[in-house]
Amino acid sequence: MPELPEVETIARGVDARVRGHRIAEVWLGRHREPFKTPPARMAQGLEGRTLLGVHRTGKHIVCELGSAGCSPSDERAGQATAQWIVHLGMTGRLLVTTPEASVAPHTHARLTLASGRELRFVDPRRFGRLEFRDLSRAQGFAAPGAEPLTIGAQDFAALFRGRRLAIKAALLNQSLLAGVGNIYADESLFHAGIRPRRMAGRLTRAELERLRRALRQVLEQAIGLGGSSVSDYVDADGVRGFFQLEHRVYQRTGQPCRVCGTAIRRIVVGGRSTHYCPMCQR
DNA sequence: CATTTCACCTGGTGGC
DNA sequence: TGCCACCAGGTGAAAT
Repeated sequence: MPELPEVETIARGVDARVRGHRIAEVWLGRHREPFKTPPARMAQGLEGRTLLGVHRTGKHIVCELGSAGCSPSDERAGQATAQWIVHLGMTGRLLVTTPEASVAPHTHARLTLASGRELRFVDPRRFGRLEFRDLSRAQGFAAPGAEPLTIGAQDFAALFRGRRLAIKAALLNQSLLAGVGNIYADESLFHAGIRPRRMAGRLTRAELERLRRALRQVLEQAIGLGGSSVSDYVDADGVRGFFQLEHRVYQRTGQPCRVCGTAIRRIVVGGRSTHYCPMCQR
C-alpha cells in the first residue's frame, strides 16, 4: 500500500509508541522472503537493544538502535550502533500491540519490548523486506534517490535531463526520487498538467518546476491527512486509518475529470496502470 | 549504461 | 456457491 506519505505517517506513529523502549525478545517467522538479513543474525542483533527513534527515508522505515545493555538515559544515549530497516512492499504493516493481542495471519516478526508493548511486522504478499545493520560493520541506511519534499528546482530538473523514458516511469524510479509510487506519480502529473507518457528529458523547465511543486504539495497534503489518524493506523488490529485523499485521476477510469469533466483515461506505462485527463494534461 | 518487461506473492473483486 | 481471470499503492533481476 504505502508510498511516502503513508510510510511517513507510520514511522511517526511507531516512533511515538516505542521510542526509548528496549527489545526484550524477538520472534521471526519461517518464510525466507522478508529477510534481507538471515533471521538468526537479525534476532541476535536486535535482542537487548533500545529503540532510540524511528524515521522514514524514501519508502523505508529506519529504526535506530542503541547498544544492548545501554539504556537511553546512559551517557551514550542517542548513539545509534545498529539499525532495523523495514520496507512495507505492497501489503506490509508495522503494528504496535500488546504481546497478548491475537497474532494476525502473515505475521513475520514480533519484537517484544520490555515496556509491555510489541512491534509486529505483518505482510501477506511478502514483498516487504526487513534488514538489520550493525553500524560498526556497515554504513547507515541511505536511500539512493533524492527526497521529493526537499529537493530544489535545479537538482530536480537535473534528475531528468537527457532521459528518454516516460516521465511517469522516471517518477517511479526510486534511485532518482525516493518515495514516489503509483498514486502520487499520477496525481502530481495531473496537478502539473503533464501527460504521463511525455519523455522525461523533453519537459520544459517550466513544466519540471510545476511538477516539482505539484509533487511536494500532493505529498504534504497526504501527510497532513494521514497525520490526524496515526493512532488508528498502528493500533492492535492494524485498522487502516488514512483519510482517503480525494484523488483527481488515480483509479477514476471513465469518471469525469473534477476540473473539466472529460472522462479519465487508463493506460499502462512501465507496466503500471496510469490514469490521466486527456484534456487537462498535455 | 539506459530502458523495458516480468516474476515474485496473496487476496479481493466481479463475471459467468 | 464455485471457479476463474484480472487487478493491486513495489522492486529487482533478466532481457533488450
